[in-house]
Parts: sequence; structure tokens; C-alpha cells
Amino acid sequence: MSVAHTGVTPQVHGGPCGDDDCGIREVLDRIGDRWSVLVLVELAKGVRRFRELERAIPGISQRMLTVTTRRLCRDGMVERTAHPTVPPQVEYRLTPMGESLAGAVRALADWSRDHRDAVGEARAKWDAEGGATP
Amino acid sequence: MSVAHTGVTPQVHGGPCGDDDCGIREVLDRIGDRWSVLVLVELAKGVRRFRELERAIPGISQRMLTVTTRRLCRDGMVERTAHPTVPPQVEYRLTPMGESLAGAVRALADWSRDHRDAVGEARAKWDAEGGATP
DNA sequence: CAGAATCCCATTCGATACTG
DNA sequence: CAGTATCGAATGGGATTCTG
Repeated sequence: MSVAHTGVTPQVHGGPCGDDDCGIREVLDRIGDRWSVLVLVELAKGVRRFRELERAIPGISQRMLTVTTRRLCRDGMVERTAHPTVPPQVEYRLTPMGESLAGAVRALADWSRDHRDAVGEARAKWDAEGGATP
Repeated sequence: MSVAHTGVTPQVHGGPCGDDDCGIREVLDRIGDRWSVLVLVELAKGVRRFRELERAIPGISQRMLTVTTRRLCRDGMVERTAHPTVPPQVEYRLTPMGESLAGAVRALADWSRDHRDAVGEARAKWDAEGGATP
């Protein structure tokens, strides 16, 4: 995911796993984009077709839905089944690993809900004070 | 995504919270960037000064460290304490809410570690097959 | 030491149009 | 319906330089 512009080799964080960051960046590089988690969560509700996903996720473009589902497929989170009918019919469903990830994501979502107000307050306070900490 | 330093509200996608995605995007909009989680995790180990963070997080630039710590402060995850000495000395530490978030993040990191190999296999298979699902 | 300020490229993503 | 292809704008963030 995006590292260096120049030819300089990336190697963003030190060694393979120098500290104990290990894993955090990896998962965020996969679902840290704008749409992956939304697709994940929608598919956690059940099997969906392309159009169904598109309608269920307001604001997503066809392109991004295609790109996102394909990435999730590549990573083994989603399984794609195309029925050779006409018009075409394609179903997406979570793999067991995908469901597992969706569960972990849900935990983060719960955290977010629980602390939404507190974050809002913190921001309001910060912005009111102009970014200082007096 | 991080809108701006000013108090401009995000509101990226459609409605306020149509389905039950609620919360997922919000937290990822905060820590989904390249550096936030790394700072979070490093601070979870204890109080750190600016330079200490910089050295502990290979590849981060001064600018991004400044930007990232400030955002975390604004959101109430990190507390900044500047001692008026010379040379200046600034300490960063997690707030209780920041520690709570770090805990949730750690769960995701654990998931990632547990499934790293499986994801690698899935990718290898996908790439070998040229992106099809035969 | 701990930033602030510029510059500027690269990747991401949205909009649009076309296809099997 | 389920994509693919192309283009352009916005954003993220690295390198560098300057300051209190």
C-alpha cells in the first residue's frame, strides 16, 4: 500500500516484526480503506448479490464495490459464486475466515459506539480551546 | 480520512447511520491511517517523549508524528504535557479512553496474527490462478 | 528537543461511459 | 445484472527547511 515515490525501497516499519506492532498494520492495510468493512458487515448479514450490496451501502460506486469485493476475495474473506444465467447472477458470501474477521471488526464497532459521545466532547473541548492544552 | 484541523464535520457517506454499520467507519476514520495505531500501541507501553516515539516507530516522519499525536489528542485518546524547560520536554501518554481503544485494537492485531498464514495462502492461490474462481 | 511551514508526488477514489 | 475502462480531483504523506 503506497510507500515510496522514489525508487527507494519501502520497508516502512523496521524488520519483519521488530516490536509487537505485528499484525495491526497488516489488518488495517486490508480493511482500513473506506469500503471494506462496510462490505464485510453487510455480508455478515447473509449472502448478497452485487446490486444488493451496492444498494445496501450508500455512496459506494460500482467501481469501488468491484475493487473491494475482489480484494476481499483475494484475501480469502469472501467467496464469489457466479451462476451462468442470463442476466448474470453473482453471489457473495463470507468465508469462515471472513466471518471471523467480521466478528473482530464488530468489537471495534462496539467500542466506537460506546465512546462516541466522549470523543465528541473531547473534540468540542479541543476545538473550543483552539488546540491548546492549558 | 481526517477532514481538517478545523472543526469541519466529516459526513462522508450518505445518511447519518442508515443501517447498523454505525461506529465502524467512525473508528476507522480515526485510526485507519498509516500511523495512528502504531503511536497508540507504543504509548500503550508507557509515557513517551516526542523523540522517543519517533525512534520507536521506524519510518515515521516528524511531520506525521506531529499530525498524528495532535489528532489523537484532539480525540481525547492522548494527553500531552509540555514542561517549560529548555530544551523543551513534552510527554505523551494515553488517556483512559486511549487505553481502552488500544485494547480493542490489540484484539484486531491478535486476529491478524492468527490468520496471517491463511491470508497468505489465499492470496498465493488467487494470484496463481490469475484471479479466477474455477 | 519539539515542532511549524512548504513543496510536491502518488495513491485513492468518484464520476462517467461502455460491454457481455 | 455485473462488471470493465478511462479520466480527473482530492487527499495523504514524505523530504526538506526553518524556529523558539
